[in-house]
Amino acid sequence: MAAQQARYRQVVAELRRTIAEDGYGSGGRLPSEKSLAEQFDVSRGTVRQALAVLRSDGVVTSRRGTRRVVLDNPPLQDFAELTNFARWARSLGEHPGGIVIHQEQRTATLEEQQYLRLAPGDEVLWVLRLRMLSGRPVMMERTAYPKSVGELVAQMPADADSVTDLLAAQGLLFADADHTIDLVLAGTQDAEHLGCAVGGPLLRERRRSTDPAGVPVEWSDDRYLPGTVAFSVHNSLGSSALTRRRTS
Amino acid sequence: MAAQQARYRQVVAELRRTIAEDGYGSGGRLPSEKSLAEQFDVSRGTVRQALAVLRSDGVVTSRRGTRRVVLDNPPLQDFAELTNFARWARSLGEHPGGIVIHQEQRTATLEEQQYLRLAPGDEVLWVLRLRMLSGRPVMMERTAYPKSVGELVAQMPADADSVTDLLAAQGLLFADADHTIDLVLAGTQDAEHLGCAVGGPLLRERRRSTDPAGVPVEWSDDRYLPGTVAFSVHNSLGSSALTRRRTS
DNA sequence: CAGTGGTCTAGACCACGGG
DNA sequence: CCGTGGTCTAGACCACTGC
Repeated sequence: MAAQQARYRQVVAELRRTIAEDGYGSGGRLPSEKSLAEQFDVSRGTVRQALAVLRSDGVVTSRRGTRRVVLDNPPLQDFAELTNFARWARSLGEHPGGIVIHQEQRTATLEEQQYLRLAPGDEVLWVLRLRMLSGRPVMMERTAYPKSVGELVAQMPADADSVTDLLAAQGLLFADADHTIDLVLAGTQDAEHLGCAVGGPLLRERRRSTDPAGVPVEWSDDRYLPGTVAFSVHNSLGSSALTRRRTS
Repeated sequence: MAAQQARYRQVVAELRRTIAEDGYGSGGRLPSEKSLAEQFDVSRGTVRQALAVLRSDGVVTSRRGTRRVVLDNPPLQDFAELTNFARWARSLGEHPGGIVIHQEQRTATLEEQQYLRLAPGDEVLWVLRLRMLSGRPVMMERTAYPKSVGELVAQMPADADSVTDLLAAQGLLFADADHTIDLVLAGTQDAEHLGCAVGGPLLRERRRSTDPAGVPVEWSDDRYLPGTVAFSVHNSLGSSALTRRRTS
């Protein structure tokens, strides 16, 4: 079982379960915070902490004056499933695969310096990987790791299913990530390994991940074959995680 | 001035300002909650409420045992800027434009029934719009509104800059939205109006928006020309707004 | 007007990080 | 070990919704 001690997290889990079982009806209304507090035998503050989680996950609404309403809730993944290709693949019932095609240690480019918060002259480990779902190529991944992280990555087998898991085993956790999603055309390298035409469209996700202390640990450019993935986001008046940008 | 009464929101604003001015240094650490509470003359609870906002916006980290760290914070838009094409365009210094190409009231398709939570036989207003930035076509928008909303939309001029603003003026607010981002190939309709090749790649954002009560008010399929936009998301261990899905 | 969620307080104890 | 953020409580008042 996953670590789950905080009382409010238990409340989150119980509420999620009830909602999933349609306990309040689709588009139905939750009991008041007061009655939930009595039901779970916690204070209203704890109930509100739990409800804040459901709110930010887009499971329920919240408005002064009325009870909370259950939204048609999309199945949500946790953070690990997003940052971790292998775990995601398995959750789909597919077999994850990955091959390191090229790997080198070199001085960070300007872009890498910026995203990984490095000084000029600092080194990075740059890795080019092909990712597969049950043997089918789906994604080209170009990742730059700062030197300290790179030293761990470099020791991994070239066909490691999950770099993230191996890093976690070393105590290196991913806590935050910024993602930018856009469209690019396949270069010769992409085309060769993904088996698409040069100039063919790819869905790109660029990602900068940081550890719990806020130190950047990864800067990646992932390019997916069309028709293999889509990205979903929920946001609301209170918390807008999503942003539309002009392509730079 | 924007409405801003809640004390914790003022604290958010002040902290944001200080951070923006590099008051704590890049990658620097915030004062403790206790000292912030004294500084702002509020309780620790209020400070924590403010910090939670900055946390979920990806501005600062949070870990037990250490002070919060300032992340390299990407400039964030508010919710309105994402849901509102015209407002977004203006924030880029561009002139927003939109033309209704086709519009019809008809019975909802199965898909529309599902996303807008309608009953079989319910009607929707379906609108096909071309969106422009300073005269250049950038996006094809196909939106279905439930009948009640559609009646408001239908009264709007065909070249209205912002449907959202006009709806807001009628008291209809957008409070929550689910977005799915993927890649599609242009159909003949897309190609004709966007001026791209049939079969050319487009970045698609599908969106379902709901009002504060959780009632769906819009279901849209927006297709952007390559190179015009990118979407950015922040997420973290605690709140995962982003999801990677297999294309369905 | 009654009920609900939003805000705020003051205090308490715990778990973790780092010296 | 100390300082920090994480969790939880009990109570208060306010702003809004909807009857």
